[in-house]
Amino acid sequence: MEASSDIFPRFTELFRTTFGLDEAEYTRLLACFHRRLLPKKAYYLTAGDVTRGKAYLNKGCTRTYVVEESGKEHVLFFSFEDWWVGDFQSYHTLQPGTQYVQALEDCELFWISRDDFTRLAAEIPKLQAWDQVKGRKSMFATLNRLSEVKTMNAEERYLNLIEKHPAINQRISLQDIAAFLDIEPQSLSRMRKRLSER
Amino acid sequence: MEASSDIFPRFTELFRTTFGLDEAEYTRLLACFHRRLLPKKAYYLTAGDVTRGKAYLNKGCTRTYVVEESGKEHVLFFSFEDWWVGDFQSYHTLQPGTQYVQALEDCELFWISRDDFTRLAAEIPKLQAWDQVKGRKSMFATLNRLSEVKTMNAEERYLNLIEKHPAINQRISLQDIAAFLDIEPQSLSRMRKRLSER
DNA sequence: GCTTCCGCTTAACCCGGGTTAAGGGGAACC
DNA sequence: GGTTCCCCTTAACCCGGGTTAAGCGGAAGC
Repeated sequence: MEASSDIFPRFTELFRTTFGLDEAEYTRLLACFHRRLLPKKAYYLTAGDVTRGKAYLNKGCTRTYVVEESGKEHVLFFSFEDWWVGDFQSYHTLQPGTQYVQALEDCELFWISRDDFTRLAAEIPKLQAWDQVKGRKSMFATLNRLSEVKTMNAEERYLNLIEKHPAINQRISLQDIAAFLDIEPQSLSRMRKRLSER
Repeated sequence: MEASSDIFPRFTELFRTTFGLDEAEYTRLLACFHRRLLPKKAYYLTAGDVTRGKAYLNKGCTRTYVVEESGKEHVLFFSFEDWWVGDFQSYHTLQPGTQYVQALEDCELFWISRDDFTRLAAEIPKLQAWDQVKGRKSMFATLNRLSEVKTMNAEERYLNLIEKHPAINQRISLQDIAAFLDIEPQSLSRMRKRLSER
């Protein structure tokens, strides 16, 4: 990929400003990234895939979900602009993953292979440090999600979701939000009615 | 702490065999650990504490839980022999944590301060690598717990728990298991009766 | 323009877990 | 040895979400 900070300002800022890569390092990093378009409903990953790289979500949104034996889908989280998507466990173990990552809108990804990233991280210490910080942050987020799922009921989690993402009802369908809350679409519809009547 | 492999064989094996520290490295590491006894019901950590180190659980078991505003306790996980206990987020951010870690039996811990560990890890690359692997493993475990909580109901999670820890009913009280399953003690009692009648 | 499909809503009934309350048995304490 | 406390059990009633089913409206396809 070639440098063009106008098209992906957040991506540039992340590595240049926040993590302080110098111009040469950033150019080398950028050269290893590939632009990849993912049309709505297409899959970035499905269960059984081995994750071969990391992907930065520059535009669009995705849902990451698992499927239980009965066929029911459970959304672990949604991802939006400026997030990284992928199956963390599969990336590190090189084993087939259990997660599906599907585009909910037309998406633009910046993709880098595991091999290229590993090589670059070995050469650029700041990149290594960034990767570790990112890993920790997603650990915090996952632990907080676990607490949330354990301590809140469906209604509290719904109110929490729309508080954090006020525009989510405009971007994500009722059935996907229901799969995130682990309730049936009918129950979410009923809940919305109940809330609007207050 | 002084070397005495008879008293903590798993600890010794972990660092000597599994992570391949040589004798000198292991002795240096061991010298930074402190033996600490935690009687039943005592706290290793409470919410608001800043975690100042890592602790290896050599003997006993603990519960790690969070408390919601209403006062209800939710057990995130139990820890047994050969596990590490602590608040991951607080350890890395140096901010007050949200978790309680309480001994459910008389416990023996091997404790090392964050400063000592950081210094040793900088000097011993294998230790650094070990810490990263451990961080990833707990990430996998947390993600799997999140999937579990989202996809399984209370009965499935109970059956899953006793499958993984067949002796858990002998070590951990009904009310703590109920707090792990996020149901009331009465409901677990009722569930056990229902299961035994099949 | 008609049909088909899909996403959303509404409703009736069921069931699992919460809530409240009461009681029993064992360990600790006096 | 009796009281107290704690942990567990049981039961009755309530409520939220699941299940099943029906209907509606807009978008896509013919």
